[in-house]
Amino acid sequence: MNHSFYERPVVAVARDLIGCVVRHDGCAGVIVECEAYHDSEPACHAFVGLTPRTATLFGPPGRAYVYRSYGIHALLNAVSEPEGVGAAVLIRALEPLTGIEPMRARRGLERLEDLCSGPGRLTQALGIGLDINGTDLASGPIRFEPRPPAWRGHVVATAPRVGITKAVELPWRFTADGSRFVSRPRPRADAGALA
DNA sequence: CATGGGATTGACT
DNA sequence: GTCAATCCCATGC
Repeated sequence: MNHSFYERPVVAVARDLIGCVVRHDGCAGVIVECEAYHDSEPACHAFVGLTPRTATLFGPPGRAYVYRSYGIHALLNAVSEPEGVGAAVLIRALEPLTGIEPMRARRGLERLEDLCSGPGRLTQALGIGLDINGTDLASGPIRFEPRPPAWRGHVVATAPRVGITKAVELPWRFTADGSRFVSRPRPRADAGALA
């Protein structure tokens, strides 16, 4: 996917990222859950404007935005919208595809459903750290790749975002309907599902 | 310079 | 269900 894929409204990018593949350090998984964030709403880091922390968000689309959450976890985002707009898609869960054993080793867990079902979990499983903040998603250490054939036409469900205290009403969380690799809380099966 | 608040997780009651 | 861990950085004095 070239950078024009990301140079669009962030909600559209988020929906279209469901089913795409994230690859890093020999491991890969299919995106089954993500959320959109935009500088026009207060849940987005970029809401406060351009600062050292948010510089990546306001930069060119198609780059990785990685930040530390709660002092412990690294969370992965895909910068979207034209340069100058602060927007990104938070990757919240993957279905493990390849590199399962390295993922298990890094997570210290066996169950497939526990490896990447959460934004902090998937970065740990793939070995993604803060150092790759700002790198290109098409040519850098982390690669975002188009949907495999099996994921074309998959049903996407829509729901409110989780873990935030502001703008909670926006339905900007997207999940692969029916996937058991989606993080909790699991959206209701009929919550805004589209064909 | 001091303070406070997270786009979370895992352990424990 | 509750709760602590832990660190970046925005904000305010």
